[in-house]
Amino acid sequence: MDTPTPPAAPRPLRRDAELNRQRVLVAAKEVFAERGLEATLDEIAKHAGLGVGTVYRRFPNKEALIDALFEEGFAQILELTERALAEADAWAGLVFLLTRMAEVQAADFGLRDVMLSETYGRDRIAQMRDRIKPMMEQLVARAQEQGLLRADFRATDIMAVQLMISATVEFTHGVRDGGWRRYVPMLLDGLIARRDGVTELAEPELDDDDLHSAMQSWPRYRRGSAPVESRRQQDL
Amino acid sequence: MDTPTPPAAPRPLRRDAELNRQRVLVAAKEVFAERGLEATLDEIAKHAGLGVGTVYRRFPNKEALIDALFEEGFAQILELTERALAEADAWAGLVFLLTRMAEVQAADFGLRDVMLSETYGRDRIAQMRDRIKPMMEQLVARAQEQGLLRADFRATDIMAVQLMISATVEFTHGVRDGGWRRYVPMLLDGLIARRDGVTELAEPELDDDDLHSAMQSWPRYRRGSAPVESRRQQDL
DNA sequence: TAGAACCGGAGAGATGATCTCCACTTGTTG
DNA sequence: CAACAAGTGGAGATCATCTCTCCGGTTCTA
Repeated sequence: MDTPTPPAAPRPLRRDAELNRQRVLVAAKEVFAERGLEATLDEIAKHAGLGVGTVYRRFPNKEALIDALFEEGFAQILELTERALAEADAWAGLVFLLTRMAEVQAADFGLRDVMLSETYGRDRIAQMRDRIKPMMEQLVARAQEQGLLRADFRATDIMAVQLMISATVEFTHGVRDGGWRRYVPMLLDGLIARRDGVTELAEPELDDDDLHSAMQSWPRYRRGSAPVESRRQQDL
Repeated sequence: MDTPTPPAAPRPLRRDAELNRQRVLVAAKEVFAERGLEATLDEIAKHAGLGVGTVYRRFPNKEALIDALFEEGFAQILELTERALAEADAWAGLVFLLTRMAEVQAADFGLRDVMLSETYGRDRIAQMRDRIKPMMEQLVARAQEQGLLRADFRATDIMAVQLMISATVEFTHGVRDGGWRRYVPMLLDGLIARRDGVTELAEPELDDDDLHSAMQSWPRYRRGSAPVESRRQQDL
């Protein structure tokens, strides 16, 4: 409106400022990775050894930070999909893809949230999703032609499968990392067209203690345990 | 401490009060069922056509209300488990149990939360859990002896399977109710020891629009869309 | 019809998140 | 080596939600 910005010269940041911007990005990546997108910008700032103000000076809001951060992650997923598609055996490609995706989910809860949510990234990330979709469809189609993937499977089911995987990742998280490796093969054994035996499970079972801890930390409904607990002794 | 309550005569409620107590219970059941335990007592009160105060006069806090409510639900699950165990074909029993449990989850998000969380009900509900566990173990053992359940499956895996089911229930909820019916058979096809073909899926696939809505409403990370957006015009 | 029991719902108080503001510090540049 | 623009920290303004309390007013019941 007033100062007509010269198209491509937004003035570079001061050296320390640029350094801090990087620090924020790194910290954000780490914190989001282990806590998911629900992580606070305060947490990220603290982790970066900076004040929140600094974060907000570089990124107008949380969403912008997320956008800046996960373009790369999505590119990684795109590449995974391409590799899966390049496989001659499409079923092997699918197994590869779902396993690697599970690894991604387990390693980066932030990326998982971005991937599974669609509430994010109206922009570039949405485009990524659109590019990945037809590749998935092709992968499914080829795996079925080759007779290994069950014929009634559809590309849209992949999302549900990912969600199931996500559930096992979250369930075993912090209790037995990599515990999900027990469940991905089980799931895949349900997707194959036919089989004589069973795929060996890459991970031993959870024992009762594991199960107990896992259920304790299962997210749904926390809070409300003993919230107020004050002001009583006044009735008589 | 002061008035030593006579063991079994807590004085009956006034007629209208008792009626309202029932109303609360009914409303709570309905609201929790469709929104899960994260539902607010204000919501419940409103749904019951009462004030929050009334709810709190009958139930000291949210947890007490939940406790009062879900004993029955758990009894229902116990009964389901017994029926599954009574089945001669243990695999059929397991299929029955997991399917019915999925139905329960879909029909009552509150019960699902109580079931899957262990953060709840130090008391009676915990006991229920303890009674159900050995029955599950027995069911698994018998299904394996009969050769239909994969040999490397363990009773502790049931929780993970439930969680996967839960993920599909939530995913399809409000988009295509009963959509989970497509995924439970897939999962079970992964648990069976061997199979020649594939179990027919009870539910058609999600189309692209369904998928879109489902992803939109996928819970993880909501908020933060456009939170403040006020106070600006003051710089010049 | 007295008065105990009950009711509604505003609001106290806790929590927890996003984002702003400004006194102060630091880097850069002539 | 100033001078000053750029950058910084972090307390706190705001907002959004919950849970649970309080009390003036209403309703049952005996």
